[in-house]
Amino acid sequence: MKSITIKDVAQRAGVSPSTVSRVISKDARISENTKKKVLEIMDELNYYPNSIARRLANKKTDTIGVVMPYGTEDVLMNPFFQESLRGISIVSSDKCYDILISTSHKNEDEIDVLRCLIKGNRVDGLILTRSNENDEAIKYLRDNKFPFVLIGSCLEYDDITSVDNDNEKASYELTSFLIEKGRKKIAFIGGELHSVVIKNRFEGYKKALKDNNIEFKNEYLIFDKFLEESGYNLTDKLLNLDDIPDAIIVADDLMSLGAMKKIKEKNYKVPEDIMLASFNNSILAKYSNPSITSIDINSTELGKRACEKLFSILEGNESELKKEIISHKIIERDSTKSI
Amino acid sequence: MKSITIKDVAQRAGVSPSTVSRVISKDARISENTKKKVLEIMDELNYYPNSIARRLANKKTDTIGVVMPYGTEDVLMNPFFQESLRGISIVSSDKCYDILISTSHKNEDEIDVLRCLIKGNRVDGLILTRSNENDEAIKYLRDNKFPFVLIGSCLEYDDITSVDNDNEKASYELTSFLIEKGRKKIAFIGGELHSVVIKNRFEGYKKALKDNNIEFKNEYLIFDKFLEESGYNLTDKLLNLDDIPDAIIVADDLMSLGAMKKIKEKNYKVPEDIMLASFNNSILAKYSNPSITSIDINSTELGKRACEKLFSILEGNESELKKEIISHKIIERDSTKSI
DNA sequence: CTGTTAGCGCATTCAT
DNA sequence: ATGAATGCGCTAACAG
Repeated sequence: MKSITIKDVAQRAGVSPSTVSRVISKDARISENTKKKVLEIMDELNYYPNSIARRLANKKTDTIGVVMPYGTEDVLMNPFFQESLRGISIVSSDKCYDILISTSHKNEDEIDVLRCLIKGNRVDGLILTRSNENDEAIKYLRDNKFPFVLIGSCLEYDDITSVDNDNEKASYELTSFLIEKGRKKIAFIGGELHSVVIKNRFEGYKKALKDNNIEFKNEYLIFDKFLEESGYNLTDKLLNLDDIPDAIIVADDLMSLGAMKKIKEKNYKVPEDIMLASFNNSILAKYSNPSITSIDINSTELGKRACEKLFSILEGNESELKKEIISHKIIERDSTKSI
Repeated sequence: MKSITIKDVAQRAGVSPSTVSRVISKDARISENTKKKVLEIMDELNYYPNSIARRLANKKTDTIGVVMPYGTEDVLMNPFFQESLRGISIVSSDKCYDILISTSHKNEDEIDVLRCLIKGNRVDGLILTRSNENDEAIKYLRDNKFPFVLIGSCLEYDDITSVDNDNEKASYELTSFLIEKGRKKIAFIGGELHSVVIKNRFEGYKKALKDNNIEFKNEYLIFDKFLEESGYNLTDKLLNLDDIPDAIIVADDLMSLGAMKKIKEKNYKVPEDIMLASFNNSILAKYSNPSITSIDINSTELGKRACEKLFSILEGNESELKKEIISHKIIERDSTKSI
């Protein structure tokens, strides 16, 4: 499939390649006549500029990369990532930018993936959809001064552009909410242990307990991946304790479905025996049975704003504030209804 | 950020650029010595080949494009597309290929988007996640002999490589299933009117009615987009009929959630008053209240196989069969439980 | 306003 | 086994 080049168009139109190039890039200083002529030929020949060649010449890819935590495969099951991806997609689509999903290869070093993306000139900028403590990826991107935006927060540096919720506050509110409902044995099921989101949510939980003079019990605290299966398995541990909790806060909706399943299997009732409250307010929480109280963190908005901030950086308008906080809200549902 | 080129490495290693290039592309005929030396320098300089330049020289992008129906934004809300995307991601990640999500710009002609993708040399191949009757996109790709695989079926040509379920059969089974449960007033809520999936599912439904001597009623048949909202609105119409249905088949889980919501609002009971059965068996169907009987179509597998077939084409092994059928299975849940 | 020239970084003949 | 030269298709600096 031999493709038509700018040369073909130029020849056919009786002008030079650069003139055609100028028409393509809408250069002002070009006569209406030749412009019209060139456009005609382009249409006639069904010509379309080769984006690769263009990128090489421009040193610009018109592509933004999205980096997910651990295996994209697992992550794409989680509504939070799906929704933030959607937000990113909406904004980038508007700017006619492509999205490159970093399909991080399982056992590969993540830094390698980033290096490949950056040094390989595959993307103009990146959006990281997660952050860990001492995140090597963040350090790498920062060291290399590569444009990126974080969905989440960075603890180590304060010059990282990021979009996040106030997860500590949200978690504090959610915990207090359960305490007001009369629950005192509140367990916390986290996601990835070293992720900052989880850390924040855990802090809020702990603080709320403390402010209400409730003893924090280590066995009520467990972590694993953001998967339904993890929620299921972790809850099993909780329900095998001598003193089982009367409420569980789960750091993610998908996990809370797993938790719910296990609770039912063990013949406990939600909310009577155990109240369940969760984060992210995905569609899953809404339609689960019973429906699950969840913190709406505006996942799509997180993605949108992250992408908008990335474009600001790419366009050189880095005037905006570095750290942006997206609002959250408790959406109360049946899983925490007092009877 | 000036990047290191193959030249820099060559100079530092005291060899010519072409030698370095050969090392990179693992050319056999190169001495172990120089090879080792070059690799060392590459590591030392933290060199990484520029993928853009590489692509231009190779005329190959190592990227596959995924085309969604109408606005990517809406579609990314639907679990079916999320899951098939996940399948695609799993396979392409394995091959170290990038995935480009065609962020189809709302009002733009879809063919324009494709042309931009193809003539612009942005992707090596495409996966279409939907098919319509007289699908212009399919025609365009076929006419241009561009490598692509369809998730779905094409009615007009039989030389299109595709992966699909036997949707007519699945729908026939599902409808028969409801009839066996004693329901006779079965409505059908479709998705996009002109999509082949919906057409097939509708055919199966109609056939089952006929084989069971049940009259097909036109007012029991309605269509709209694959969105929760659509399911909600369409169900409203059904429930405003003089003779409301006692069962509804919905062509998609997300839509069925909307349907469920409306049914509840109108104070009907599922399954007692109205049975609900759906397609795609996403996590939503499983956790909905009541849980929804749904046809498991193996969405992730559809994506995986589509991607594998695309790679076969790209690698020139087009030996496989053109049309592949993925199995399906009715997953029975509470929404159709006889009392 | 337009043409000429020289890259962008890599791969690939064709020599040696 | 390696180097030199040329081209992938487009852009941009410099002329005119």
